[in-house]
Amino acid sequence: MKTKLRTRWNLTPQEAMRLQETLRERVEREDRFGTLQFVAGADLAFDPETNLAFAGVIVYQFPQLQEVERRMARRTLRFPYVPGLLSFRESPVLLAAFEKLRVEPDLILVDGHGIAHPRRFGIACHLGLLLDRPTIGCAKSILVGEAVEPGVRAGSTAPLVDKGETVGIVLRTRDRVKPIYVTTGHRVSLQSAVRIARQCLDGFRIPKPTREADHFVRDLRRAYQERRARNQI
DNA sequence: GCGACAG
DNA sequence: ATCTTGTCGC
Repeated sequence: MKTKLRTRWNLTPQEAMRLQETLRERVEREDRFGTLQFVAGADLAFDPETNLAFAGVIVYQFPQLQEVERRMARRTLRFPYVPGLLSFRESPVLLAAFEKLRVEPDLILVDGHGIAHPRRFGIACHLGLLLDRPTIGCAKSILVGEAVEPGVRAGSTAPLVDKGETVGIVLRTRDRVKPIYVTTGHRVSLQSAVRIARQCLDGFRIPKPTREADHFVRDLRRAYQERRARNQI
């Protein structure tokens, strides 16, 4: 698939923050997608020694969750990790992986937040705009807001509230296990985001698309570190 | 100023 | 994110 919105990435944190303030207005929080046939999950892993990052994206047939394609890309991270500016660190590599896809996903699950962000523009929102695709943010911890504790049973939900606004849903994906945080990225309502995230569960805490993408890039990183340790790279 | 802080 | 093995529990 192709990146629809081209922007420069060599920005300073200050410039990045300003860009977020501008792009946030283009985010669509209501449903705007048809039948979901292909759903993708994306994640990234990197080697702290070299700052080389591996991005992975896996496309699944929905709702069967059968894999149909996976692609990867590697690149040196140029932007530092700054809470609230994660997208400027990870998006370049992730986009490179997405651009290798032959199958166009109808919706993308992103490892990180959507509107549950200080400027309501997390990486899920940003990637949604860049790829012009519906996206959902699936984070493992909170960036902003206060989470109401959901019931201890799998499937329980509770709101994630920030400054009086419900910006996400806390979802207990397994009995008594730490919940995940589901948020609107782009063109997906919070209600639909939770429904879809649930449909992407297969018995584990993390939804399959994101979890498998995580395993994918983790293996790529390990293989790289192995070769490097053996002085062959 | 202090504490919090996705991955 | 990454550093890290086994181990207790469902």
